[in-house]
Amino acid sequence: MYATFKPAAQSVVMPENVARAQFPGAHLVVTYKGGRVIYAEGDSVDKCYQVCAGAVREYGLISDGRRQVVSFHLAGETFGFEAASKHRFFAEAIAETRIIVFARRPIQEHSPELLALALVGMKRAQEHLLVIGRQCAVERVAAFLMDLSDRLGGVRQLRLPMSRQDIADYLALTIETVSRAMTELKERKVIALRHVRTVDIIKPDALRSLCHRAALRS
Amino acid sequence: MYATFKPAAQSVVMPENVARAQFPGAHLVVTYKGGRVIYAEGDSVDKCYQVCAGAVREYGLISDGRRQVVSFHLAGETFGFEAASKHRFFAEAIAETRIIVFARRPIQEHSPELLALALVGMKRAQEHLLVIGRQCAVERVAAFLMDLSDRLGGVRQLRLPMSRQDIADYLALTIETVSRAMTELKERKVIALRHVRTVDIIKPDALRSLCHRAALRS
DNA sequence: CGCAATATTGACCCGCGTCAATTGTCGTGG
DNA sequence: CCACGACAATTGACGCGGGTCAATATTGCG
Repeated sequence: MYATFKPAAQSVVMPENVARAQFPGAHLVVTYKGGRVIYAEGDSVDKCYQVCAGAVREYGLISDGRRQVVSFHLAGETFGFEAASKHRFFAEAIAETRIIVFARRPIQEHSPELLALALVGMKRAQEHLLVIGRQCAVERVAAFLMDLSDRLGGVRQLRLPMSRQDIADYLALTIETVSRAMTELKERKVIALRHVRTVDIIKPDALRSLCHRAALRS
Repeated sequence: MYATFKPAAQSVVMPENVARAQFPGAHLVVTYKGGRVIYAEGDSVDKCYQVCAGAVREYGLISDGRRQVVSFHLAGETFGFEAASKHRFFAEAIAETRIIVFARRPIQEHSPELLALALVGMKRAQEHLLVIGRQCAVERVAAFLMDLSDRLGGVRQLRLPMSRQDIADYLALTIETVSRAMTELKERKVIALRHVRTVDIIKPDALRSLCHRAALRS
């Protein structure tokens, strides 16, 4: 069933762990416990963030409480810049997560890198549209697992930081359907579930072919 | 039904109409007939584009031919920049369309504006995800009409440049469902169809409330 | 006017959402 | 170590929204 969603209270979190990092501009390293809000819809956009360890979900809500996760951010990935001055989405740590926080103003000046990041963000969102828009449940889950594997450097064993609910809200499905799709992939021996949140990709080719992405012309 | 899709041949078009424009860097004004390909998947990314008049659809294909429109670009809007060096999507003129073409290299240098445009593109894609992911057919069509109206400056009479098929592929529906949704909005007297492609918004409030977007906190 | 392309409408059916029950996982305390 | 409770995930039964297929209507163009 659709889960009606309430973001956990409070969007300002006390740094539990502060350190310096290697990029220019003022920045901090902050550790968020799982479920903590990094920023909320309506917060002003004045920082950007890079994940050191852990994972982040970024999502929007519609008025009846349905949630749509628009992206997951894994270790090494950057997020938090938006066109408007107020955030349109929520960002939360999925599990305990260490994050570098940059002040946005000093970053803004030398923007070629920031531009590249924005373009990557847009590409991800558009690819996601193809998946959500035109693929069935099993294909969506397959695409999700492939994407995660690719972003982690092509590993065959995935440890999922997020719950089935998070995956469902990302793929615009329900937990039940995600679960059934997982079971089907398992029965087809495309994947194996070593543990509920630990997936072994047994047949990467079969998984990839389920993703239906058009072959790029040379 | 799902339409299986073949992009019209040829991705290089002879300029039918060339002129100078007001931005820095080498650029041309080109007129594309309806259906002409501006760039195709796999083409190298070396220009960016601004619509003078007309409209453009940008879309992806999956291997079985299903199409997903990821965005429409209207007069005044800019498109064509991507993270990779090869285009991931196709862009086509919907009807006869006049476009300013910028060489990308000279643009690249002073990128703050380009960054802003990329951020707008990302925001659009993410908002679109919310619609596709979590709203039913009538709501999607309502959101589509509202969005178009807003981008045209809040007009109440819309002339749709795109076909039902384009709308369907944008909203991840079928033409039949788009048609039924239009009929329902018409029967509820939320809109009126002056002509198949000319929509009058009779009850803007009703239309907006169908879009279910969470109210932004102040 | 006639033909082709586009849009609408209707009947049917299937994938996925809904609701409900069951199983599995993990943390805490005896 | 097991008992217990809370939560997460799985599985089953069923219904509905929207896809499929087909017929009809409308629009645009020569």
